[in-house]
Amino acid sequence: MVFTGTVRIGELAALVGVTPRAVRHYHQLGLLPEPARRSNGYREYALRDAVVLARIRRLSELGLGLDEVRNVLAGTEGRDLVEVLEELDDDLGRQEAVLGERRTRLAALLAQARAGHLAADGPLSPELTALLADLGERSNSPMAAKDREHLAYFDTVLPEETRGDLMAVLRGMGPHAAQVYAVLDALADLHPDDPQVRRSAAALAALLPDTLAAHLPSHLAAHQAAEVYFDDLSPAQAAAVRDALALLRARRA
Amino acid sequence: MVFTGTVRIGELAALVGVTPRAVRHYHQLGLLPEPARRSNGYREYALRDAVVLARIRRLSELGLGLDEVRNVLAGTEGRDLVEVLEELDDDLGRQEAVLGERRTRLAALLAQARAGHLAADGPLSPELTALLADLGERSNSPMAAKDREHLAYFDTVLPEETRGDLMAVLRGMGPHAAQVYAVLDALADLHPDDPQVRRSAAALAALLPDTLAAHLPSHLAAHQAAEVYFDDLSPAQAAAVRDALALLRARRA
DNA sequence: GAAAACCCTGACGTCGCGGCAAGGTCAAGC
DNA sequence: GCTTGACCTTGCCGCGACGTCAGGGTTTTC
Repeated sequence: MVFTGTVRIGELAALVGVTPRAVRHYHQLGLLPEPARRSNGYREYALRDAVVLARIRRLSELGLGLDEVRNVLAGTEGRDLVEVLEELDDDLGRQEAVLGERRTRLAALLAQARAGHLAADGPLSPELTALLADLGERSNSPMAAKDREHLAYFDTVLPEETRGDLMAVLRGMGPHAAQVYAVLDALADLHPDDPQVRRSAAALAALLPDTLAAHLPSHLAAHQAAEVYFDDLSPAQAAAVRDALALLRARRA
Repeated sequence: MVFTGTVRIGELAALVGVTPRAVRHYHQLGLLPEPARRSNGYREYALRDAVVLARIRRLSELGLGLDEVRNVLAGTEGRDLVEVLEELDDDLGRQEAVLGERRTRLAALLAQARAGHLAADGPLSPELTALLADLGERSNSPMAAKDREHLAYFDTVLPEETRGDLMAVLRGMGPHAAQVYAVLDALADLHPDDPQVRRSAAALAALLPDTLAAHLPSHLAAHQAAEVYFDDLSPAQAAAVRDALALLRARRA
């Protein structure tokens, strides 16, 4: 019944539920002292080494870096440990917040995707997601598809308060979205000097809410978002939208 | 008012809120096509590239790996994307659970540490933490200190149901903990054949709950936890504890 | 006596970039 | 014209905690 108490690295590792590679790694970093060797070079552990190894694991699973673990084991502890732990707790709190937000976005995306839309634009803010569901989401207009990407772009680069204005404008456009996109689709391949451009601009100005010409453009300009938008349109489309905005401005004055 | 729409890498990156280094990285991985170059070798972007870059960011911030992002962008999408997202959601759920548990442990550790105890043993399960607070935590017996490490070890390697038994036994020992540790401390430097060992074993058997000899040892044996424990005691201590267990077994029969 | 299962050291791979070296380019101010 | 400073280029090392070979030797088991 006399238990010898000497094991090789694999068994020690198994006792604590880690890999032999990890144990050797801890040796390299000086976390765990190198044990005696057998004549064949094998490391020979006592069972009590498992207690130390388990301590290392507990600390590292907390999220401590291995060098911090070493410091704690070496005795640079006391107040020091408390500080480290508090810092760590803050860190974990931030990570948790990030994770939560990701999951929120993912849930919205999944709901959208499972409803049948492709929605490969990536995660959007909840408001925008809801709005898109109402808007031209179900249409298969090329321009509507592009605009979804534009909205996704705005959603990622604009600050929150500006997004609020954007949402308001989009809601104003809501009822006429199908017509707006029909007009824009028709312009896709036209030359910007085509007389149709002017007529389309007038049509757009009639369909779009005049809030579009109010605060929003200055907000977008601050982030060059409007330029990005126009750059992604065909020349005729860009010209028509520009002209429509000019008409809206005139209407407000 | 004709906007040229060509920017260099720094401005493009700033439009989306990433670093130029990241943009070059996306080029290397084929996420973002290499744009035309100017005569001096500078990359020359159109503003619409910002839309694509923003898509990359949105997807990667979701937690997709960059090669998965590439697949999504390349069109291996549709059902594929939904699958990837579902998998990702599971993954995030697991990560969140892990984080939550870490924070729980951290909170317990911090409470313990701020209360003045060193508690550098690492995170323990909430039950055990509470138990230790009652037990010999505040004593400065060397053996009690060792036993705290042993308990921490058991806490990390034993499955949950076995831990329940362990807790029950410890609660049984609770009122006599100080005496138990006094007896064991006295044995630390004795030879295992010292006659005091037998007397100490009898004393321990009187102090310890006989549930200690019931199911627990078989559970511990399954994980070699008992061997690890005895290996970490001095020979005389180990002998006394073994003898005490034998006495308890006899008492139950 | 041969296969399976273990051990050793050493070195490279992972992931998403950050940071540096060692240059070339360009606009502005002296 | 010359410098300064802010850009840009390619290329390569570094991080953190190991995983995963490669290329050996050893021990256990059938």
